[in-house]
Amino acid sequence: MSTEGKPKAIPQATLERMATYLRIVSDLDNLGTERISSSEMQQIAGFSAAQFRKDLSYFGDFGTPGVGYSVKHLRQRIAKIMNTDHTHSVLLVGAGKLGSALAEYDILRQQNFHIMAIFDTDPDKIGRSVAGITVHSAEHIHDVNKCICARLGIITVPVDVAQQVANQLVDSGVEGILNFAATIIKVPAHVKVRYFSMKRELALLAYFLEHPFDECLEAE
Amino acid sequence: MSTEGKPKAIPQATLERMATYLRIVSDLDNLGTERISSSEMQQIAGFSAAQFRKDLSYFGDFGTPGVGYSVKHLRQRIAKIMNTDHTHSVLLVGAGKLGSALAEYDILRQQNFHIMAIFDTDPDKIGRSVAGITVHSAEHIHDVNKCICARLGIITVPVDVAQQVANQLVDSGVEGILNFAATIIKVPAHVKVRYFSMKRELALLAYFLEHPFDECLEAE
DNA sequence: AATTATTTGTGAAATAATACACAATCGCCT
DNA sequence: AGGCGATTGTGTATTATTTCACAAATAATT
Repeated sequence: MSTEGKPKAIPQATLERMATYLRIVSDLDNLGTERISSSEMQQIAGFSAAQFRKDLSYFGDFGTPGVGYSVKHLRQRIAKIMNTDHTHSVLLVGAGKLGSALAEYDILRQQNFHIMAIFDTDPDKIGRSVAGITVHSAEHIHDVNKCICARLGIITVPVDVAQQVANQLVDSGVEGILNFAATIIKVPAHVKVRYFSMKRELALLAYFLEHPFDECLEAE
Repeated sequence: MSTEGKPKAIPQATLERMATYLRIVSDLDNLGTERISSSEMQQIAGFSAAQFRKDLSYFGDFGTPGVGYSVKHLRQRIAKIMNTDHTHSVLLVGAGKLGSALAEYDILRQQNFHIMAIFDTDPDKIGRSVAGITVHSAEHIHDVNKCICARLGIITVPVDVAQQVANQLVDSGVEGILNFAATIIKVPAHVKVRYFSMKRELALLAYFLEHPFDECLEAE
C-alpha cells in the first residue's frame, strides 16, 4: 500500500512491541501456523489489532488486505528489522550465580545470540569453566574482543564494579549492554543500555498489590 | 504545597521511575547522604529534574523549596508508596538454573522480598534443596500457600508449562507475577504480570546497533 | 464481472506523557 | 526584618503515543 521505505522516527514503545511480535510469530511459525490476522495477534499478544497494524506500518507493508499476514514472511521481515536475522556475538561479564545461569539457561538454546566469552573480576573464578567456556580476567576484555568483535555485552557483576566493567566493554567496541547490576551506568551516546533489576520488578508488582485496578492493560 | 492526597491516575512510566528513584535514594541513604536536589537526581538517574519533581507531585509534597529533599524521608515515603516498607513473601516456581540463581543471587540479600517456597514440575527436582529451601511439587502450590499467604510469584519454568503454573499461582492467591518464561500468560484482571525475556532485551539492543541515534535518552 | 465479506494500512482525532516556565517557599546573610 | 539565591511544586504548552474510523485491497461467490 505504501510506496517506499520510511525513515521516520520509530516510537520506543513500538520497538519493544516489535520484539514481542517477533517472538510470537516465531513460535507460530515453529508450530506450523501459516497465516495470522491482526485481530488474532490481539488475542495472543494482548495489544490491540490497530496497535499491531500501526506498529508494522512504520516499517512498510507486511500483509494483504482481506487475508492477513503470512507468518513466515512476517517472521523474516521483523527479524531483519530487529537485526536478529543473523548471529550476534555476546560478551558476558560476571560468572556468578546469575551469569552462569544466563550462560546456560537461555542463550545457548535460543539461536542468534552466542556468548563467545565470559569474564570476571574475581580471581577465584578466572580460569574455571562455565557452560563450557573458560572464564577470563575482566582486564582482558579488550584483547579478547579483538578476535571476537562482539558488539553486545551482558553485565552480571556486583554494583561496585559495574561502571568499571561497562567502561571496559565500551572500550572493547561493545555498543549494546544488558545490565543486571542494580546501578545506572554512564556510557557514550552511541552505546545503548538496557536494565533489569529483580527488585525493581518486584517493587512494581508490590505497588499494584495495593492498586489492583490501575493500568490493567498492557501485556508484555 | 498541595493540600491533600491525590487519587489521580498515575502514569505507568512514573511508577517505573519511582522504583528507580527508590533504589537510588536507598543507596544514597546507605552511603550516609542526607540531602538531594532534583538536579542532583538528574545527574544520577538520567531523568530530567522536572520529570523527577513531576513524578513525585502525583503523590504529594516531598521536599522543601530552596533546600531539596531529605534522603531518609524520601526513602521512607517512596517505600511506602511502592508498598515495599514491609516484607513480602514470594513463591518461586521453577528450580532450574535460572530459578536457582534468582533464589540465591538477588533476593535473599536484598531485603523485603523473601522467597518462602520453591516449586517445580520436574519430579527429579522435587525434594531437593535449593538455596536452603526444599523444592515442592507444583501441584501443592495451593496447599503450601495456605500457610504462607504469598501474593507474589516468580515463574522460571519452560514455556509449555508456564500458563498452567500461572493458573495454579493465581488459584493459590497470588496477585502479582514476574514471568521469565517467554510466553504471554492469561490471568484474571486483578492479577498483574511483568515479563522478562533475555531474547527480547537482546533483540532490542541488536536493533539499536543498526540505529545508534534513535532514542538515546531514557535511562533506567 | 459484479457483489460481498474480510482485513489491511493510515490520516486524523483523542489521549497521554514530557518539558517548560515561573510563582511560592525556604534558609541564609546582612 | 528584609533581600537574595536556591529549589520545589505545578499549570500550561509541547510533544509523543494510541485509538479510531474508513478507504483501498483481496478472495470467494454467484
